Amino acid sequence: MKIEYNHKKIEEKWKKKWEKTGIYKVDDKNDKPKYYILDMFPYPSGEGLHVGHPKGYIATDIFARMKMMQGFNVLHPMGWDAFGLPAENYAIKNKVHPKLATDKNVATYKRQLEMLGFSYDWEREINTTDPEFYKWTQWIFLKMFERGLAYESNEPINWCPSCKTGLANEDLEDGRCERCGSEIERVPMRQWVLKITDYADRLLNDIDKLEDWEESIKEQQRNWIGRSEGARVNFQHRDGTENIEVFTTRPDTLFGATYMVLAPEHKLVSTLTTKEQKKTVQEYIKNAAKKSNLERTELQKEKTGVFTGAYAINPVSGKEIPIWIADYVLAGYGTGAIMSVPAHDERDWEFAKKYGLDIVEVVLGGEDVDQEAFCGEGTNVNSGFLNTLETADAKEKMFKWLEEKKRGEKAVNYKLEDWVFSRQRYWGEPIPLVHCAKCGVVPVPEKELPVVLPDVENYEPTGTGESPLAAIEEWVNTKCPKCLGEAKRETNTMPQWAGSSWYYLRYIDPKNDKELVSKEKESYWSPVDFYVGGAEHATRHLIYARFWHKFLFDIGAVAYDEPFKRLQHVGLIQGEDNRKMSKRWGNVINPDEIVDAHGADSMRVYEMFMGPFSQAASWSTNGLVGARKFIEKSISITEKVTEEESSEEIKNLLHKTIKKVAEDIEDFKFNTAISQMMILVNKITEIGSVNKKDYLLFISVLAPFAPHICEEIREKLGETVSVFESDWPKYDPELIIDKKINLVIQVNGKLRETIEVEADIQEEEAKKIATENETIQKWIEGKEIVKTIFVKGKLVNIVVK
RNA sequence: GCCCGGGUGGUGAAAUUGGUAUACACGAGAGACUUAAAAUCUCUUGGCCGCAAGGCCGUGCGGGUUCAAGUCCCGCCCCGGGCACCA
Repeated sequence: MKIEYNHKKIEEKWKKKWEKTGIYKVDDKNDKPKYYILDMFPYPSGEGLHVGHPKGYIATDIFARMKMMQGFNVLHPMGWDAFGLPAENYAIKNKVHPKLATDKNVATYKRQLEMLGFSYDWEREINTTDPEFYKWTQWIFLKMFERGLAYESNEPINWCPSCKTGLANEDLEDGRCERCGSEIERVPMRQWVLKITDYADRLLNDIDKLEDWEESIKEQQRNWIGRSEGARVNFQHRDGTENIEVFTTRPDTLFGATYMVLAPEHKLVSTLTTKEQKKTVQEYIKNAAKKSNLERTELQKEKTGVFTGAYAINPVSGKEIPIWIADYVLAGYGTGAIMSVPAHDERDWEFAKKYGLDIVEVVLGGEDVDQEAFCGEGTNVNSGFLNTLETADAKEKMFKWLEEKKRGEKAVNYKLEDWVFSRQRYWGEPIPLVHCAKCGVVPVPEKELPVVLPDVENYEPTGTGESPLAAIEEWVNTKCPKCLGEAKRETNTMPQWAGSSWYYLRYIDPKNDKELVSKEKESYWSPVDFYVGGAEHATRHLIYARFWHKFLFDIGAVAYDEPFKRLQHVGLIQGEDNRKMSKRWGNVINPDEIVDAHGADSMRVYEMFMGPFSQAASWSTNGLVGARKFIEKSISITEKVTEEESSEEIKNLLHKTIKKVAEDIEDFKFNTAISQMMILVNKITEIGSVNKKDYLLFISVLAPFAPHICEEIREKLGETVSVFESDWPKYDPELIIDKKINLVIQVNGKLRETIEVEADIQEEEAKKIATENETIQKWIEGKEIVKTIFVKGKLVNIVVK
């Protein structure tokens, strides 16, 4: 039997066949155990896919196919995260509806994914820009609004003067607009904000429940949430007019607080500033306001600040301390104000030195605090009732004092900030709220969802910062759902993160328009068993999705409080020049060309063979040739198939391969699974014949990697059932036992001889063989044997002196 | 600066978690087939010394633990990713 490997013909044939027989169609329930494996869905950009994009999808496809064969009811869906700025910019430039561009891009992506032979059930395809989908994104927002988790806030935001839109921190790159590169400004804007901080503790604590997540990603999330324990302390203005609240992790150093610093945005800045200082302070604030947080924090060399002219009273020492303003203090963290303890904090020390502020040592343990800050723990001095106490005890005593005197309390603080959830853009989900002069902010009634994004003439930003929606009067003007009076719609839209925060639930029940997801289907499919995607989403997307999921759990919409059971991140595929694949470097490899020239199966095998899955790897079309050769070699074995039994050697290797491939796929170690299959194929080629059934077992484990050709081989050999509807092979434990082993003999830890022996050789005999061996004799002759070590099934080490 | 990865042949990498370092693949070289080339097949391919048998060295660098270290410990250097004046 000879098979001519025309990959184009074969791959097309099997794609058609799979579609016709519908073998990837997913049942909502059957008697098999379920397995839900999910890819992070792509943003369909205008460029189409490059060869790096599908790496994760290939891996999940292999995994899904194995699970199918192992008897699981597998859900492995795909969809589109299609709202976002590129489509909007494209619309502005070309005066076409972003929907048209999006549809076109989706079509390209879909064609390219289908080309690679993935086992998606396209009947479950979703698109975040579909009103039937975003109806539920809006619904979730409404529920959050109802529960007080969404609030309006008029805060300074990042403003791109060129795109004329507001940008969240997530859309910035080095203080510049991620899209157009312009330097951003800080401009106040009315925003909708989600109170993710209400969930900070749960988001943090439940990380410990995520046993099957990579430790590095969990650590990144912990750092992102950034919980710290300390105290909130009230400082009073010396004339008793104002209270300034600070957060500190070192309440034990309170006696050493010799000045205070407010963020330039702090609400008390103008109240506190004295007449004399007004001008200098305003000047300073103006400059600070121009800078983004990133820029402010990047100027590491020197901190700048300005004195307000005001003084506060240190609550424990009673001393008057000056109040300063400095932009290294961030408005969004803690209370936006700090107490400065220059003797025991490096930044405060630097600042105090620069502006000639007092440095008072209150913790013993360092060198000279006039030369260097001491940030460690030690014994308190110059600290009144804390003197002689060690740091931990001093903290405790201070907590008690603060509470007794009502000057503060124990407090927990998070780095995590509330989520600015509105964008002044067109191409996003409208926020389903109405502004009524009489009733205030009123939610759109559930039965009126979705609030559909209207068509507009002009996608250009308004320039005022408002969304282009604000210009569509017939859409903006509406009736208040409460009093039926004149009202206006909210014109802000949601950020791109909205749809991706819950989309995995939609796949479970993609057509439901009565509820978010049916209880029955949700309890069957949830949670996602395995989630695979880019490491760049370790903190943002994955924290947002966990937040939304916990909220949905709280309102009874889902049955588990964590959405993703196992998480694996995929390493980038870089260009052949070791740089990120991008148009800019001209190093983009198009999968269309690769598949056309070498076939989808070769590309799949190659990408999995490149190296460890989570590690970055550089593309090499040369390397791809190896994958192609392996497939051709596997095919050519069809000419060596017989009815006779395979040799012992082949049987042993085959069953080892079956075992290893299953284990390696489970662990996402595809590269070593493929190596093992190559070893088997080389051996069969060398020996020159193999039993047909044995060969088919090999084809079954190869099939998830190279589905098209494996189907073809099976058909040519007379099999009538798709390999993906047949059983995953089981290895025979008897056959993988090695009867003979190479016993390694070392002298003083150095390899001197290997001898083939029975695998179950016992210590005494092994030692005897070793010492009597001729080569070994030469090494131990005339020397004293100190001891002999025997490792079962491995080696003998003779230690001589 | 902090946190998380990583450093192994000409190249991508493997190593059962302390037990034969370099599996598998690419590339390179030689040979077979061919009028020739391609394809395919076979062999060689870490370095040094040696005609050979064989020996010595060798997993970023320097120490250490151990019968035995790519793997563990201590101290450095470099590369990648993330966070960054976090009070």
